[in-house]
Amino acid sequence: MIGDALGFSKAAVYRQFKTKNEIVIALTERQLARLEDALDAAEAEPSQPRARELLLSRVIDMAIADRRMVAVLQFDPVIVRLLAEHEPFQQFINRLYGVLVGDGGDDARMSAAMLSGAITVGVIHPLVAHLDDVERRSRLLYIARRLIDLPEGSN
Amino acid sequence: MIGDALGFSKAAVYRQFKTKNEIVIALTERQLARLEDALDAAEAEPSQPRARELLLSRVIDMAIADRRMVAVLQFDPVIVRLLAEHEPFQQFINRLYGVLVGDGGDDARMSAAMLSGAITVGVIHPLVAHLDDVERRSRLLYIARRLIDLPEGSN
Amino acid sequence: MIGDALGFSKAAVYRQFKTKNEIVIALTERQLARLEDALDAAEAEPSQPRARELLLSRVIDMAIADRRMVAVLQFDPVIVRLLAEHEPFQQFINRLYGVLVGDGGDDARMSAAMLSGAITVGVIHPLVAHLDDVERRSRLLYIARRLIDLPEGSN
Amino acid sequence: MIGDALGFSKAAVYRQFKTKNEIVIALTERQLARLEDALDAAEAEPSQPRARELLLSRVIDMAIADRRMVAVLQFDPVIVRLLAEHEPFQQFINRLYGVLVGDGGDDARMSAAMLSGAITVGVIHPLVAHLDDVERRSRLLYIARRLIDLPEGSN
DNA sequence: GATGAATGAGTGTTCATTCAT
DNA sequence: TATGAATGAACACTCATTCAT
Repeated sequence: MIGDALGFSKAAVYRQFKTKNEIVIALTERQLARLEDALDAAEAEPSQPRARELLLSRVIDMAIADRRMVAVLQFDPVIVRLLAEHEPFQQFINRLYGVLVGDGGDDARMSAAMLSGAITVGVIHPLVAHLDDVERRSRLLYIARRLIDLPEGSN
Repeated sequence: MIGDALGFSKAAVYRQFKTKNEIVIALTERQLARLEDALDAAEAEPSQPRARELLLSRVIDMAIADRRMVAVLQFDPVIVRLLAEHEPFQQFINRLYGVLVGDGGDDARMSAAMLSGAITVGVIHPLVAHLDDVERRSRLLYIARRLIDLPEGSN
Repeated sequence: MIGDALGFSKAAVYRQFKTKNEIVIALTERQLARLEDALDAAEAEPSQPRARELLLSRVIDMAIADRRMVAVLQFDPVIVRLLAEHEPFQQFINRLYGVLVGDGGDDARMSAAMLSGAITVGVIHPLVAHLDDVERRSRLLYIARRLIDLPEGSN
Repeated sequence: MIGDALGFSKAAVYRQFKTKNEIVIALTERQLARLEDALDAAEAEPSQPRARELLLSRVIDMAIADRRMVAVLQFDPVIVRLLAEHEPFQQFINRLYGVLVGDGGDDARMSAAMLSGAITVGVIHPLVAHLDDVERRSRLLYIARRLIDLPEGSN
């Protein structure tokens, strides 16, 4: 399918990647690399709220731009398991969540989990399929803030 | 898998249902039927906040009890498309979200979409895999309320 | 290929065997089972030369009857490795060689190895392709005896 | 693999040879060429036993030195068929066997076939994997002589 | 009504070969 | 001449579905 979609033959894809797993990891890295700048900037930003605002905004932009891919990478159970075993990917995710929800223990972890599900589904759900991307973005952002404004120390 | 789980052979299942699609629809209906009582009660309840509290609690209980099934039904792209085309299912979902987030237009719809993603992921995400179900439930509920407490009037 | 050869579809073969490895092992066991009677009889026979004569004769009959299969099972490097890891198969082979060449150390082992190669190749080699099976059998037997008559203690 | 081993790319090999078959034939010719001196010398040697001894020794040395390649060339069914159809190769093989087992008809031919199988398998068989090459050589030689010492006159 | 056996069409992967540069 | 990229056809295996009994 990937080959067909890109206009290459199956075997051509397998010249670049030894394994389907490698393909998945490469696609994920490519995707995450698009957040790298924003994450660096956010970690350098002294004001935590502004750091979050900045990063959240970029995460949502990416989810909107690449909705299908983000959804598959986040929800396909086989892929999820694969990525969970891929060290560098996990580290990046941890940095990401560190900025977005802080290190505040189980409540923060739960917020992070729910935030990730909320954003991805908020982009692909049939209920919001009629929105254009500008509307989608502003509403997503508005609601996502409610999930992360006060996670740590709140329990 | 379905056949094995029920103690029937694959072929026996295919006598009852013509198609895998029909099986998925039947399973989904079965799942939603478990919320029917709670939804009826919530719609009869005059106090909106109590109606929401009641229904949200039941939705979360179901997500925790049947996490695998709920996740598959909500995230598998083939199934999602299939269910989106199935009228009676859509009607039920609309009633459900009507109670949970109100009919307040696109913001409400976005809240509903994000809530559904947040709950499902809040149950299966590796980040919260270490929690027991009681903790999981209380944290999920706590954060989910932030998503639905004030959606109406905001648009 | 196996499916086509038997007139079944690929998937039909995979209903009976989980893996290509299982197919190979099943075929090998089937083949070796055809020697079981002769091996039992040979081990019960008090006269060693007659035991050998009996067993050698049966081994050669099998090699002639199923030449293609025997050659593949003995020479395909992937299959050879697989079978070498399959305990029950190794035990049977050891019993077989025990009767045919005795337990006389490295010379016996070398005789066994060379005997197995000599018989299989003696059945499939282009040089002897023109012989009918009766001739092939008598000549094979005649020469094979030279390889096993006096292996132990000979070095 | 062949390309890598020689330090060329696959495509470079395919400029020299039109086909994998051509590559196989070239490799085989190269291998056989290494026996040419010994074969010439053996054919010039007046004493038949000394001629055989000399040639057998060289054949065994080659089998030990290039065991993997010799085994593949001799046992891969596709290659075997290919080489059997290649005239010049057959002629060389006939000269070789002429010295080793004589021209004594079908018995000699069978001896030749079995000898070739016995030597090749005697070099690669797991049963003798623990021997070092010196031991392997002496035992192989010892047993191989039994196969060719008295083939002529026996038919 | 239930089951084991069968299958076409897919997916993941390799192999022998070709082609553009 | 040499190479990286490409490919059709095969192999190993799975999935959704059908059929004979």
